[in-house]
Amino acid sequence: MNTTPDIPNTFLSPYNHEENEKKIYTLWEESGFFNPDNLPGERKKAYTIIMPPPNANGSLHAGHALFVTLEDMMARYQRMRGKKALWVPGADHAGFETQVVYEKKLAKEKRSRFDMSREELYSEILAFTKENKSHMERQLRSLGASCDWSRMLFTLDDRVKEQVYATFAQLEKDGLLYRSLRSVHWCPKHQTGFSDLELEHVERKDPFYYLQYGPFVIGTVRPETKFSDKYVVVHPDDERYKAYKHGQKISINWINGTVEATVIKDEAGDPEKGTGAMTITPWHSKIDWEIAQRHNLEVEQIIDERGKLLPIAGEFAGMKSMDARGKIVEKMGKMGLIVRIDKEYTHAVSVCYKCGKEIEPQLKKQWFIKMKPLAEQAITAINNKEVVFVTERHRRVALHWLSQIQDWNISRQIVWGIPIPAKICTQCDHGMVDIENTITQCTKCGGAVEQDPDTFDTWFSSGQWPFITLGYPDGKEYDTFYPTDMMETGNDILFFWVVRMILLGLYRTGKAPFKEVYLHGLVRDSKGEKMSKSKGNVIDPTEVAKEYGTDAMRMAYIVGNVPGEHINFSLDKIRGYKKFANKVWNIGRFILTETNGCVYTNAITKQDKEHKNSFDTLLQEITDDMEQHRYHLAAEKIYQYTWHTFADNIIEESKKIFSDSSADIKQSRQSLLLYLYANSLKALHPFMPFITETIWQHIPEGAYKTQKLLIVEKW
RNA sequence: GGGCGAUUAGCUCAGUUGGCUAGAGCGUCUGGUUUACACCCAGAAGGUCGCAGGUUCGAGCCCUGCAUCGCCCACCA
Repeated sequence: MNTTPDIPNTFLSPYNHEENEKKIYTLWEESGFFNPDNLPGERKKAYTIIMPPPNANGSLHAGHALFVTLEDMMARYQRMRGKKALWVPGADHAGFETQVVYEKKLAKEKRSRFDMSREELYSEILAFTKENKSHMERQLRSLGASCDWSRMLFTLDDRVKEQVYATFAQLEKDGLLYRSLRSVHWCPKHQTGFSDLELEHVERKDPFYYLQYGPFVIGTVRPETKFSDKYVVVHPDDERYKAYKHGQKISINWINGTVEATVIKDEAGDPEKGTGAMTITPWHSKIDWEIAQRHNLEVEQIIDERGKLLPIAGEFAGMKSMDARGKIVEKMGKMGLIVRIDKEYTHAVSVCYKCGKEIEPQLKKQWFIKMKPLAEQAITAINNKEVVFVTERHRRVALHWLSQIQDWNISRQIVWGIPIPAKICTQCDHGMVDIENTITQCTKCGGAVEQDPDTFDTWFSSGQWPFITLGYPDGKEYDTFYPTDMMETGNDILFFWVVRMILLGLYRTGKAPFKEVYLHGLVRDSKGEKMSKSKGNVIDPTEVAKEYGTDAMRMAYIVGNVPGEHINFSLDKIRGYKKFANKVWNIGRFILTETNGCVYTNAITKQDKEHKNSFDTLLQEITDDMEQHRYHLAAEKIYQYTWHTFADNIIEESKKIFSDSSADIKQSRQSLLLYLYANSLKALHPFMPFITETIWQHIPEGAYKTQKLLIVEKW
């Protein structure tokens, strides 16, 4: 082989990704180019992506690697296009999520959060989170993330809290915040309330009981909640119950003795369902609570926060509601209160999205945000294309959700999070927003106050992430980079996060926080199945990258990844792109050998001109694909070209030329090869940054190389 | 109860505004150590593009209906 001083011994086949990736990342980091302030040349337009801050409670998984790949690709492309490209990294304390992870850890150590003080628990989780955070940052680096570490932000940093508190205060000022007794979704295992989104609905078959309630027959799946039912609701127009007047009282023989029942006529009574009559349990049902409020009815708690029956249940007190059901039914049967039982009644049950246990609605005083006015702004912004969804269907889904939005419960009964800056009266339970921590007595009754023990729903703070990371309300930073250009994240958090950012961003800054939304799907295993620990099909991206190279893994994430659709994580696919990486490498070995010391020329042969033209046409097509977010096509095209046109045809053809042809034809071909190779490397760079940059370091500066680092070459 | 997505080679998936002789990776078969690369090269087999209608000069792509799988939303009488 015709080795030259330009091709050191390290430039040997096969390509060694492990050796080069670390070196190259250090090179980039030291260049300072991840920070847009340091980028060379005149750059007028900014291009900003805010990274969805990964939860600092474990290792990065395949889904993280996917978003890192996509966002890094976007940032690199725009950087090469001459933009002031900024990609802001972050880490999320991930309130409830992290606390659950930590509780599992505690359980393994045979400890429980309920045996610890709040302070103890908080500081232990903080230490745990910090450790994970730095691990996570190392992982991001190994994936090639060209994010600006100097702007790294953690969701519990002071700057974040400050703005979250400001939003909270503003909401109160604008009359969009209230604290009141409302039905909340309560998880008896995790001991906290949830918003509507943290529920899952599962279909279940349960017996459906028809119970004799005085002269009425009522239907229920949950007889164990019925102890204190003393209101029977029918529709005002229901002919069957014409004889009964609204407010009429009837004495009824019930589970634990006689109760005085009151007839309530309300539109909520559905004549079509069951017998058209129902009793209500407002403390444990949202719809019942709404009825109770309309008629100002008394309410009573039957089941406690742990899911156990209270003393009102008499002999059943202290039993778990589900355990008690059978026994209660038995007793009612003996009392002749059971009319009939339908064995197989299919209905939807709300369960905790984390543990799958049944949600027990409870009446609680919590902080709620009035969402309607915020939603209207968001709907307008989306309709005006102030925010554009790359995947049209997600726009429709988001609009639909916004159009029927419910008030948002932002209180969580957990320790790990941003404390709600409010005082609660120990006398009258009145809640007061207190950002400055100055309130010492109740503004309503003058009673003593204490700190609200709750923390914010983590999505309340992360919903404000884009403007907080960019330093709102003041500064050049905010003016330059906000609104951001692209929000790239998983389609599973469309409502949780994306829509909330639009809502809160508009509310605080008057501007939608991003111009475009690109949602990726779930990463599945090679057979298209969801990854889960229990199935044992979880793949660790860090290990994969170590074995096959980060570049190969990134290609596998991009090619065939249609926006919004799920993607399969298949080792076969990654293996294929590892081969490709090696191909790119060997093309470099050939070309650099054959062109060593050559003189660049513009006087190229007709044949070479044709090669150049068709490549330029392809490059334009690829650029269009990039602009239109068809990254999967762009990557595949440059892959196909590089291997099957450039390597298989043009290089093979060149071998003949180099052995048979005259000097000027050779020279023309040498120039062509360098041109095609340099530009292919550029086009490949956003997808395969490490290997392209490694090779770039071997390419002599000249006609087609203007920058030392490929990362800042012009696309 | 409402909405959405998927259905294309043995497997996993691409296919942009309708122009296709329907592609990729892996797998299978045949031949080949040729100036980078065996992590390679040359070639081959393999498809009624879920089903049934329709629009069109032309449909994998548009329209209607159906089927199967999956997802999301919805106040559990």
